[in-house]
Amino acid sequence: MQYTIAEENYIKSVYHLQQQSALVATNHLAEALQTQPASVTDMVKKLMGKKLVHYERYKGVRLNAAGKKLALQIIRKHRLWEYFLVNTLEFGWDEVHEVAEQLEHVSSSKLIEQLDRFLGHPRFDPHGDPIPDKEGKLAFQQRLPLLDQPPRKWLEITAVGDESPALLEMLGHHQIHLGTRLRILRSFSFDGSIEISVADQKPVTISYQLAKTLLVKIIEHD
Amino acid sequence: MQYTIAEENYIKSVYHLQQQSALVATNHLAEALQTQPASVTDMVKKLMGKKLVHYERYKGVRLNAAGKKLALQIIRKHRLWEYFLVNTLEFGWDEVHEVAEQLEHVSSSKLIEQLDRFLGHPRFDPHGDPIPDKEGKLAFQQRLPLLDQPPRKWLEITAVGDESPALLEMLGHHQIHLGTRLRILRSFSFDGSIEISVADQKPVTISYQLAKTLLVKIIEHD
DNA sequence: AATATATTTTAGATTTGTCTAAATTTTATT
DNA sequence: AATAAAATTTAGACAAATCTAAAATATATT
Repeated sequence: MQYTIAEENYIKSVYHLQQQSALVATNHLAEALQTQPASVTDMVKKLMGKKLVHYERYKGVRLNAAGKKLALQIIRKHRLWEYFLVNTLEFGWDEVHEVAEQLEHVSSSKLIEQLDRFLGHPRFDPHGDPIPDKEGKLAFQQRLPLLDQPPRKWLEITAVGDESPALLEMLGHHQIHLGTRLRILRSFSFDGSIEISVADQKPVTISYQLAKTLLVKIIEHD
Repeated sequence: MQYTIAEENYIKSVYHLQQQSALVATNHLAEALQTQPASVTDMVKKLMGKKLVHYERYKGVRLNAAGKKLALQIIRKHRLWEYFLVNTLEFGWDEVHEVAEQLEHVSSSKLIEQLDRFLGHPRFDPHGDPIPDKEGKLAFQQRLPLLDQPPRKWLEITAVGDESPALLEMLGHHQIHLGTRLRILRSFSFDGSIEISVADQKPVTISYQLAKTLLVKIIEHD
């Protein structure tokens, strides 16, 4: 079956909100979709009619198996397009979201499979979020807050918590990207800033606000 | 201003139909858009309200300057995406139209300018149709029916008249593509077939039905 | 020129996705 | 437990884009 753009956006939002709570409240969906609660109720009934969600009046919504599958397909498209925009068309990561929002609704399985192939089957998008594969499977990778890590351990940036142009500029300045390897040298209690060594270069100090946005994995040394 | 997908499709259709007659009839538009004449009347009034077309009851529609500009922008997007699908994602030309129909409505000027740049500013799409540049200008190229050409003259394929998979297969078999150079050797009155020599190789005979779809330019010899 | 035929428009209805305001149900507070 | 507050749903309306059937206009034919 073919779904409308509105339906796809609802399904995607339910999926994302379910990461926080198994049952998604009408008001949460309304806020996420920038719409009124009454509109959500209407649409959720429609989605139930199309057998994509479980829903009980006054309780909340959650995706069923079909809904989850659809959500993952849409997210796959969104993230592949983001990867394309950044890596092929040289967009900044802060510029891709809106455009990917539109591209994700183009329906052609050949298009998406050929795009995936052209891009070399990437497993993570430019923000470090996993790209579901054709079957909807998500690659796993640690995403630990950098600030929770002890000094001296080798770490690798796996994701960033927001996608503002300001953050992008800041990270560029420090030569920090997804995949960058670094170690915490020490932290300063005065302002929460930390000193790190990026790729074994000379140490730099980054602010608490910046450090807070970074997620890392621990590299097992070999 | 931002236009709906329906509005964009109407504008594009008016543009194409205007190639045949300066004033486009309601019924023609209805047929092109696979909709009812009554719906066309409604939408045309809306487009007049948005100052994209001239329209007089019972007479017909035509684009004004703003409408033509919009049409060329949409066609630019459509043809750039077709080029991308064929040349980057390895689609056959018979497979691209539907997908490009969807992609052409994605609105992001950065997207389209970066795509154009990535593709190397192509001037013709996979069917030989010119891709409007950023300002809406169309490159010119002869498109003379192959069958109208005299024997012996050097010719180059500039476009094909339809985009069926069957035609694509046939052309592939004869190693004929856009840009292929050939000469007519002789024609047979029995079935209208013609003998040609492709890129100065050994002669082949192609059917009237096939020859009829091919458009060429005359190569000035140097 | 009068009439028949084809084309186009108008009028009124339908579907999708949305809205506001009022009613209902759930949750929190006294 | 009763009541207040918050969340959710229902009811009724609206805009966009479409439809059908009927009316109006233009074109073609006798």
